Amino acid sequence: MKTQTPARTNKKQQLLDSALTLFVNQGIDATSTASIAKHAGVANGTLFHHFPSKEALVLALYKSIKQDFALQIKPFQLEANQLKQQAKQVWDQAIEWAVINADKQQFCLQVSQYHQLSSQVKAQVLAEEFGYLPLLIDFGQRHNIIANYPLQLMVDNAHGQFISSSMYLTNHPELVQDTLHREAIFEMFWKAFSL
Amino acid sequence: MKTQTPARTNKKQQLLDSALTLFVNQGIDATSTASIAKHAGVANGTLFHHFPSKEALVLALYKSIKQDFALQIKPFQLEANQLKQQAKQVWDQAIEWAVINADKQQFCLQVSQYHQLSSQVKAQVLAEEFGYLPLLIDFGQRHNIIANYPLQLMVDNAHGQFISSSMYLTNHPELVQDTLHREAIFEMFWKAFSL
DNA sequence: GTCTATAGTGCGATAGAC
DNA sequence: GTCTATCGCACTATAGAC
Repeated sequence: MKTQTPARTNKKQQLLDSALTLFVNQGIDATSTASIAKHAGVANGTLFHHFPSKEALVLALYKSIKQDFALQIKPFQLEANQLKQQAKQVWDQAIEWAVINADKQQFCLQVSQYHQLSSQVKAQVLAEEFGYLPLLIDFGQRHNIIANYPLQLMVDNAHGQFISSSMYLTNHPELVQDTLHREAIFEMFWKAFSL
Repeated sequence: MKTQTPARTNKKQQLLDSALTLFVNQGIDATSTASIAKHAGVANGTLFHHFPSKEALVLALYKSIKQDFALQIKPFQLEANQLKQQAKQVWDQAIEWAVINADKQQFCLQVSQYHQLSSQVKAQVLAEEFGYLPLLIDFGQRHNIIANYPLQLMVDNAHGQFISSSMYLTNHPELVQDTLHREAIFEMFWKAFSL
């Protein structure tokens, strides 16, 4: 794997960083490619050298963020007698990432409602995100720890709770370190799923 | 309350209907005011007679939808010994509306990520939507039926589960009448909240 | 790879007749 | 209230020099 020269990577990364900032503050459609280039300190045409279109830029940013998130989640060797504790660690890692990277989390929500990207592409990227969760649910079901609801329904429910919980903490930064709130968040998730 | 002549109301309503259809299929930003007028069978300028701007049209549509939803939820005189059953009825009414009015529900999700409308305005409209839920939670907490988590956290969590559940059913229409799925959806919600 | 300059397009909103 | 016609602007993407 040949590493690109820093100079090359640099402007491309600056464009991605600026795009994220502006997208989150103004919305994707309301952010012009020209303003992204200006914010990144590069020329207008340079953006289209690195990304063939605005849509491609959005997709590249989306993929890089989902990859960043996936790296944050460190899977365990699942054990039945401490599954709840393991679930809490995974859950907390996910929440932690979303709160620290509130802008990235916000952008992902925007992308989910961005019609210029096909649902197919978005679903594909999203499926890779929570690949670990179905394993955990299936394991818990086989050991009679987790309720036998339909798998996809549970995955979607978990995703919904993840979004609402991380947004809640993002909107109330003073509560991020509050154990009462952090435990309440996980308890709701876990109780919904456990037998 | 003086009723407007049908003719007057008609074109305005046609514009709102066409806007909803096009917004959901193409996204709000990607839908031009001209295409809305054309789809509604009225002239371009007529749209700006009824709505001073595109933004005002979006807001009017949003408000009318939230009002429509609120009318669907019929509150109960809460009783401690049948609170779960009452919660299920309210929950099912909400899910029912969202599935039947999938386009309206979808549009509301788009609005939540629509930066042209101020967060303040959106929050105000949203607060009126689920006004009944805090009452139910508070009642359940005082009768030791519902867990003592922070109120706003529970409201947000319920909203998140409502969105993910209704989307799940919308994406799997054949399951809408399936009692197994319908009960699993409510059980996850209720278990998350109950003591 | 990066720049400047601009082509080409489509949009929101207005003006004014009926 | 509804129409036609159009203005002015901002945007994506390209062309071509360096």
